[in-house]
Amino acid sequence: MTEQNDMLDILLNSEEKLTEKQKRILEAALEIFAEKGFSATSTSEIAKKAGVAEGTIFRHYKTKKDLLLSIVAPTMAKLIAPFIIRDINKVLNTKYERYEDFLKAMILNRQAFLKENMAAFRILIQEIPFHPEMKEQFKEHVASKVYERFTHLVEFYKDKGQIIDLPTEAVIRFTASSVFGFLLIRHLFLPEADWDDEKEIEMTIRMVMNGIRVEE
Amino acid sequence: MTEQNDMLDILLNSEEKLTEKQKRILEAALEIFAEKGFSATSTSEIAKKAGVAEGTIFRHYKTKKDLLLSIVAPTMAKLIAPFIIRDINKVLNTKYERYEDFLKAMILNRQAFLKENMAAFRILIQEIPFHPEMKEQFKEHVASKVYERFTHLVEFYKDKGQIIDLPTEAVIRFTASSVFGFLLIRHLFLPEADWDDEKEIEMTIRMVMNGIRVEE
Amino acid sequence: MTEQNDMLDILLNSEEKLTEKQKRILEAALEIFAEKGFSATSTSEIAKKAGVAEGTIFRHYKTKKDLLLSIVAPTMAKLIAPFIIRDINKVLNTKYERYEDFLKAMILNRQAFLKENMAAFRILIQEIPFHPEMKEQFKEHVASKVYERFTHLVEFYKDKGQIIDLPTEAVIRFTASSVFGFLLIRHLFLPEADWDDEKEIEMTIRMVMNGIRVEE
Amino acid sequence: MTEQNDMLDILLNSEEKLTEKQKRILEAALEIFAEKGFSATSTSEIAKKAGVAEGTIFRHYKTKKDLLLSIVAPTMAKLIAPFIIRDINKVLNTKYERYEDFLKAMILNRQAFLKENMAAFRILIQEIPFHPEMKEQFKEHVASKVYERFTHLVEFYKDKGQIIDLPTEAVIRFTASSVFGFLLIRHLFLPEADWDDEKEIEMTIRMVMNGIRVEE
DNA sequence: GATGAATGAGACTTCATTCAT
DNA sequence: GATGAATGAAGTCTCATTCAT
Repeated sequence: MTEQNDMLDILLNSEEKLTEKQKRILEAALEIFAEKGFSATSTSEIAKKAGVAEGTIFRHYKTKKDLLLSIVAPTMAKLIAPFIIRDINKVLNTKYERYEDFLKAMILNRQAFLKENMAAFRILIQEIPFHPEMKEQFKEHVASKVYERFTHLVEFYKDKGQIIDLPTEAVIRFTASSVFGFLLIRHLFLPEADWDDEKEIEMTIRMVMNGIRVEE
Repeated sequence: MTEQNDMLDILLNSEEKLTEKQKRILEAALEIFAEKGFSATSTSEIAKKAGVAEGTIFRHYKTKKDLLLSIVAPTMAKLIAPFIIRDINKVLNTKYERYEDFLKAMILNRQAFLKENMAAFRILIQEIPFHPEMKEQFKEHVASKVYERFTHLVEFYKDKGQIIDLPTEAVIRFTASSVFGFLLIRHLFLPEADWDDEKEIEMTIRMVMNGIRVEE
Repeated sequence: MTEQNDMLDILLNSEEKLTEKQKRILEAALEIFAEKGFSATSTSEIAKKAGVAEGTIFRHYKTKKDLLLSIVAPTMAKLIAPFIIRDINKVLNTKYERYEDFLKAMILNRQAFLKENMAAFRILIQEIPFHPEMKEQFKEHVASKVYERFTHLVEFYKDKGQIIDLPTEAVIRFTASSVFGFLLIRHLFLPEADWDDEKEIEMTIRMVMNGIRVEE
Repeated sequence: MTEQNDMLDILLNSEEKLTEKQKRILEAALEIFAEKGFSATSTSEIAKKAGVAEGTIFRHYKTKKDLLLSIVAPTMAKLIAPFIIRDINKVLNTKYERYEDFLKAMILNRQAFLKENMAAFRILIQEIPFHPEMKEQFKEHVASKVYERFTHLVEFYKDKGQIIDLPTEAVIRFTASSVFGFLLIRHLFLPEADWDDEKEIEMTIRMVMNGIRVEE
């Protein structure tokens, strides 16, 4: 519960009580980090884009890395927010009659998130490999949490006879790959293509469900 | 054909005529780039790890970026090598009776590649977003080439009545997501877990095939 | 007389009319300057230790150097206070029958001073070499004043036949070295050793007097 | 013996194998540190005075503090060199018939040293209070070594009936204060005065010896 | 071919000081 | 009177690259 509160704290406290200049710094950093990467971005560049003195950055963020974390931590928190929050009233765990209904709801929800937070999300996945503490935090607070939740879900639908009797991990991996594959191609690699989201999502879900439906 | 020859040139010429020191430099760079990222790596660090003088690096590679490219370009080439080479004798296009046989062969082949070239592959996907020419090259020489090939393949098996009648792109995306999803989780995210590759690959293919088999 | 009044002014006005915060700032500065040196101390550090805002320091002291002077100037004044004050009623010049009685009184008096003002004294001697105006002030108001007084004294006791007929400067230097030598070792270098002040002072005076007593 | 070798190593290795530029850097640093103090000196100032690029300083000295140490450590070593070296052939411990002969030899020797190394010596005593490791090294390698040697000497001359029966520490302190007092005033505080060294030293020794000669 | 000293631009960060609140 | 956000100059240090040896 404490860990979840950590994340919730971050969620609720971020983006509040921020000076005007602080917001401008965050925004500028977000944009340039996403474009050039953390290491290749200089604080003077950020300052210029934010329209503040370079010293101002360091009044609010002790180090450049601090600035990175203040972008990445809330993003991690938001990334798993729906999973945590729903945990609170466990009933909703199984709100959906069918696995595919759950899938669709989740895709739509996370797609909305990605649309709004693409830059921060890119920074997150770009930088995680190079910062062991971030990696650790991600594993501990994000991945494991989401994985655990999916395990419950998949087993719930297995019991209902909706899902094939393959190892839960394999089912999750398969589902997640298909969903993330779609989302990343859609929003990260080819965002400017002309997408019919409704249809694409439907097809994706259909193939996934075919893939894991109980075979006769 | 010229482009393919470009790639083939790279393939055949790389790792030849390299002095002992040059090899040590490449190896050191490969390791540190993968660990810390290109921008966060200093040439002096590379020199130290390679056991050469700082100046020696610049005798062989005009700039630090050049060094990166001399790692990344051959990796791109090798990445698509099987697709290019097989193009040469077009007959083999359809060497495999069933789509799943093709899938299995491809997974095994690319898995072998990844095992041997993990570090270079990581560098490639980490740095592509930050270097427009690399991105361009990747799209032009790698992605489009592979995509084109897959298009032929999927349509070939569609004609044989093995694959569902959904848009080819969707089928490719779905297949690729599932395959890459497995490979990345297996080799990038959880390489030290205890994997039964044989079984995992079989399950992955089974779900993919279920997902796209012609429904009755 | 004016110069002396300057010093007296400083003496009497210091530590008065100081707000609570001002006192805390002085105290904090005193402590950190003594520990790390003037240049290596930052105003923000002082502010933090004093528990005031950074700006508050500059409300009371125009510059950081001003803050230093407001510590050092009173210390200089107190350092020579006994010499100046006694000047006022010249009779006391020769209050003591014997040179050694004078020496003993002086040692005890200045030792008491040092005990109470060690930090400020350290700052004074550490910073004097780097601030020409301070050096000037010290020479003019402190050193020359004390030297002049000692000259009178030594010559007085010479006339009484108590002191050897060597150049007065040499006698003063010798006396002062022995006395300061003791005081500095006692309070600056080895303050935590277990000292029998009574006995040490007696021995010091005995050796000094042997050194300069009229030889038979 | 090891510690002495440490110091000897420093002695013998310093000032050798130094680049032309490195020498200029050391010289410039020496001068400015002595004039303004370590903390108040900027590396850019040193670079300018030395006529090198600022980066060049950091090729030879990892940090600014390193540069300080490379000045201070050899100075400490040279400061006690005569005491260490003489230790090697212990016979010479008592080369001099009378304590005053020893004193005179020592004063002349150390005066020559001070004349040549005034700047470095000033830096040493100015910075020691602010750098715990330097303080530690000074206590361990310099002070204790010299003190130990003086103890032997004073007791040797006590046994010969030349020195008064007061605690050895007090005798040493008294002697050292008088000698250092003279040397510091002569070379540090009033170097430009017109000194008759021969005579001043003679007087100093005379007073010291009077002070500690066996009383009849 | 190899070295490593030298460079100077620029990186991150600190700092004394100002000023609107 | 007090605050602390803001500043920009300056500080220390790193870096890719060059070049004489």
